[in-house]
Amino acid sequence: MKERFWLLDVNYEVKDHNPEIWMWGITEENERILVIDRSFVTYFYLVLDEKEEPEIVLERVLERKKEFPQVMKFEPLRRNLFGKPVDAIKAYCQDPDLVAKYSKALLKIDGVKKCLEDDIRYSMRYLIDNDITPCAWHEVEVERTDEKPPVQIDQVYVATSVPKRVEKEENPSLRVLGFSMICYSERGKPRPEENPVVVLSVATSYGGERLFVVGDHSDKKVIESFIEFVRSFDPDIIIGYGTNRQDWQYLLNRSRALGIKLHVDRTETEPHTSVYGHVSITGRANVDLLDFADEFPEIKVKTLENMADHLGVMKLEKRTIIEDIDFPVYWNDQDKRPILIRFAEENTRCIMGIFEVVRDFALQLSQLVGLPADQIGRAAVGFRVEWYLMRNAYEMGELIPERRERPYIPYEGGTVLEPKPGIHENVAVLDFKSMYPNIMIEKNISPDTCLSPSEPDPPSGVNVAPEVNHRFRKEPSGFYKIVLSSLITSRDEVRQRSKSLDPSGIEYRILDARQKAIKVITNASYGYAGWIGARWYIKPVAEATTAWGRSIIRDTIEIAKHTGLDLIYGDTDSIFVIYDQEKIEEFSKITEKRLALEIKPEKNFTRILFTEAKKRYCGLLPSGQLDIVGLEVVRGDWAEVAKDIQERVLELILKDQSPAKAVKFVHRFILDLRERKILYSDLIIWKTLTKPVEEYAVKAPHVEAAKLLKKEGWDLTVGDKIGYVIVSGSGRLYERVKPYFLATYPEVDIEYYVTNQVIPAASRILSLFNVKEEELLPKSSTTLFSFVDKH
DNA sequence: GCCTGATTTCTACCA
DNA sequence: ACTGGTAGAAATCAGGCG
Repeated sequence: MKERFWLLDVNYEVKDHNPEIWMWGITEENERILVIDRSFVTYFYLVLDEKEEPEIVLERVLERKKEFPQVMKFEPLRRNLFGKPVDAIKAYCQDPDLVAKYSKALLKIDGVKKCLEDDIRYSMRYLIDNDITPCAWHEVEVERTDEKPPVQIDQVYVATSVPKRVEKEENPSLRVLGFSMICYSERGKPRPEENPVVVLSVATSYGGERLFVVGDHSDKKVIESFIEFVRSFDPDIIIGYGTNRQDWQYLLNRSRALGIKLHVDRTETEPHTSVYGHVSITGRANVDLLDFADEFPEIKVKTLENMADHLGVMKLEKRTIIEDIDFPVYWNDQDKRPILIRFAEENTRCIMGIFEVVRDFALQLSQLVGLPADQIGRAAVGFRVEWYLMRNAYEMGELIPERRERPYIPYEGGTVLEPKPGIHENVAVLDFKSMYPNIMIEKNISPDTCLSPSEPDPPSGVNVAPEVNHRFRKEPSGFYKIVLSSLITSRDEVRQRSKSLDPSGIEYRILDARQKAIKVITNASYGYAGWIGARWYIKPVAEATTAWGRSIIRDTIEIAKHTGLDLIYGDTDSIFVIYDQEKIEEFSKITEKRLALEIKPEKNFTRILFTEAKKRYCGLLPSGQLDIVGLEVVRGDWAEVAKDIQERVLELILKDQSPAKAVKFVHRFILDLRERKILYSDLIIWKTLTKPVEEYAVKAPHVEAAKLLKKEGWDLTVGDKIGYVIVSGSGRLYERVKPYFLATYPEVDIEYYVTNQVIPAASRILSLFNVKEEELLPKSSTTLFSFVDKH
């Protein structure tokens, strides 16, 4: 019989050296099924030394066959590696768990240069070779089975064919369960060995909400009720915020301490950490929404409440946010405890709402890249691109290179022009769309078309990169060219198709999510090519791409000047010119003809302001909106007071065109600040820990704040954002920092904020109008007051 | 030992 | 843990100075 299913998750089991693929699916009838495939034999390659005769190496391998009882066959063949044919032996291995061991042993045989594809997990191998895609529909021939594996599922089948992809856009009706929890410790970070989970708040996609709160006894009941609820609701997807890093580990350790099995999967295992550090729950997709926060760079401090606020799920002003440090205060106070519980419930609602926003994108990205839904979020951009490439390499008969360490050698990037400082009226921004991917396509830049300096030019000819002189064969089309062209055309197709659809409909939303996913992968391809960790890394590939980019922008500037356009600024793939319809049209025509790349007007600014700095400007759009780029306003490491004042100054300069008003505004703002009329939270400075605190070479303020937190019992890891304020006192700045929730408003050194935050941010703009820093300080009696304040 | 200017370290941005 | 180019703050170094 035939079954049609949507692939949710995949894992494998090995029994007596015999592997089984387990595919967890959802049918069109909304049944949960498990399809078991026992037919797939995995393999890896031995790449042979070109100096040796392949037959002789094969003989040597076969002589030792007995040492590899699980290898069913050694098959000599030719394959391509970086576009060049190589002799290889394909070793078919019955037991996937022995691949690593066997390949290591076989590598020692004379004439075996290296082993490839021995680091690809059995379940991924199965998906790639059979073109099976997570989060997509497939059809498979199956038989019912009498076996009763210990699984929670409607139906178990054994596959008698390989699942085949079927075209169908919409997702099945997924059961989603979201949760958040609160752990109690009197002081510092809760430790699962001793501190209980006091609140566990759960919600489902059916609209149900449940709350498990600790009673008089231990939290055993809380966790047990949670497990029971998960099993009875039987979700396909479990969502949370920070669950990969925090919650699951805590629940696991806490369960262990309480003697409970955290049995929330569809078999009989517990959540376990897997590739990329994501937590895997067999038969379900465990999705941590924090992993998708990076898709929104506007969110600077990636807390659940900030993400919910930014995505319009739950506005911050409608909430009472409770800091971790205050949990015990709220928990121990009978009157305040309900507020804490409500906080947890709201967090879970935020989680449900955020998932609504990111769901389509996440599932489409999973489908495009081919990584299961629970892994895709956790996988870094480089790995997403790489999995996409690996699937394509398989299709093209290219061997997948191994991952290896390489020395880091920097190379030159894009060109940035000196801006013309000051205010300009009517400025047009022209840019090359997807410049790097298009250069790679146009010049056939690819790991497999790149010629080494010793190689002669092939008959079909070469493209030679300017400055760096790397050569790329013109024929045949390279791996990157093929992959990138198909990405770009498929995105165009998707966008074309969605044009005829109702933007509020489900199909439109899915197609829009898909085109976004395609865009993300396309735009990351150049970065991938220059990443030393990439399997397909070849420095000249990245270096040539930027070299051609520089020559293109150089030519573009020449054409612009020649056309008589007034050039204001430019960065990598764009130029800013004074608007002149006729000249721009002429310019575009010449550019496209000469450079074979499309340059398009991106936007027009009614007015735009540049300082002397590159990569920093503020433009006024015809809509009245400010487009602020690179300046303090858009940076996450300045206090809100600095950002606010700069934004107001920019508004008064660009809209009202009144530096005088702006100066006045700064005066008033400083007065308010000195009277502590500004919110305390606007004084917090946030900075990321980019390495363990002990490894810093200098005493930086945020590191010193982090050390204080550690002393208080909070453990911090790389990537954590430290929020601190500057308090009054003497000595270096780093001696006057306090984590914001350990300080009080009266302790704050307001003059630091005046001098080192507000004034510099305002002056950055106002110095263009010859306003001196001293003129930004309010005069009047307050000067005396501040003198008193300071001493 | 203190001041000053130069250099290093650090983060977060832009394309 | 995708790239290089860039700004800017703060720490730190190096050298002058009775």
